[in-house]
Amino acid sequence: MTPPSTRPRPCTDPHGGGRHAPYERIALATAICRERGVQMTELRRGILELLWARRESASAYQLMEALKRRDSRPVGPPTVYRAPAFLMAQGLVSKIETLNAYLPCAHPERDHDCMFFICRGCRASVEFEDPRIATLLAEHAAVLGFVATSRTVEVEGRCARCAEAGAA
Amino acid sequence: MTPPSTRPRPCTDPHGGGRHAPYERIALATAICRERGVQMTELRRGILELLWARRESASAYQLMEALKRRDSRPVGPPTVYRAPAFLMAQGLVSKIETLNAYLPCAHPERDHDCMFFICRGCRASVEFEDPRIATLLAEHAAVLGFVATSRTVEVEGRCARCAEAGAA
DNA sequence: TCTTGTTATGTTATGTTATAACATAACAGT
DNA sequence: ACTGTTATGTTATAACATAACATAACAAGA
Repeated sequence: MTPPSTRPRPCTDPHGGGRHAPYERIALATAICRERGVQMTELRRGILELLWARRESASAYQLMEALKRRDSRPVGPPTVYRAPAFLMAQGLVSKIETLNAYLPCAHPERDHDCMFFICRGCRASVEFEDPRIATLLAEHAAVLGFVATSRTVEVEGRCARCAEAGAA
Repeated sequence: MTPPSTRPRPCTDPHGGGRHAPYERIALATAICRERGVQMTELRRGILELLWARRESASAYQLMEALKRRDSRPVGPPTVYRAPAFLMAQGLVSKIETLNAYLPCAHPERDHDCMFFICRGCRASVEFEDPRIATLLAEHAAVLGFVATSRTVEVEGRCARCAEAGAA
């Protein structure tokens, strides 16, 4: 319907194969933290690993249960909430506001704004980038004198696969 | 910093003076409902009035308390949640996902997507429009074969007034 | 007007998401 | 070891949301 643009090359392979293996994700995240002088602790790494191991976003309580299963040791909500908060501050994780859930960022090495397509069918979310959108938002902010600190752009619907599969 | 664009003319006056008086908002909403053969009941109108009477968005529980104060009769959460759900379906209200709160739509007569600037200082939210953003999102969706059903675009920060006023 | 189907609201209970407030532990630098 | 800082643990509760079912209000046809 709308003609596809050629320009911005979104990464549609956040869990991808070759150079995006989970192990490398964690290594990169750890390196970023060391470079910044902040601590990639075991809890934080554990939660980041759990997030990369899923194909869908995880709520804080899902992470809590996953941790409990893995370590057979219960952790409380505050403990669990702190890790995504830290990881978000480092740009390693984003929160999907429409799902109250967390998703690891595909490209923490770039200073990008995370925008997402969220499928209601398979519950997968894919990150995409487009600096033009940030530019437009910045223009509007400038007109209003608004000083922006964070942006949330989320599109819900059905991914190609699920849209073909059927209704609801 | 970023040069302001001249093109899209956002309505930055959602509560505005002249032709945007609360009374007219309600009348317009009622007319829209009648035209569509759906019922603008007393509860729904009451909640829409409460929303227009505020300068900030209201959470469901704030609406619940406001209703209780006004009618000195308690209403349960499900009853309260249903009204915003209906009003959202009619395009009369939007949910601010980052605040879990509701805001009346400035221009229900237009089929627009609601996008918001949300001030952390005074807690006011202003709606803005820009068809170019919808276009860009549609392009990305087309590339992915993604069938979009709803869009959430929210920018948090500090409004001009609050940014001048100071920090935190 | 009575009946019947539909839509809206009320009620009870509970599920889910999030944080306040404070206690303890781990660690880095002296 | 001492001290300040950062991280985690614990308890309790606040805030947000819905499932499941009951009742009421209303419209449209018999």
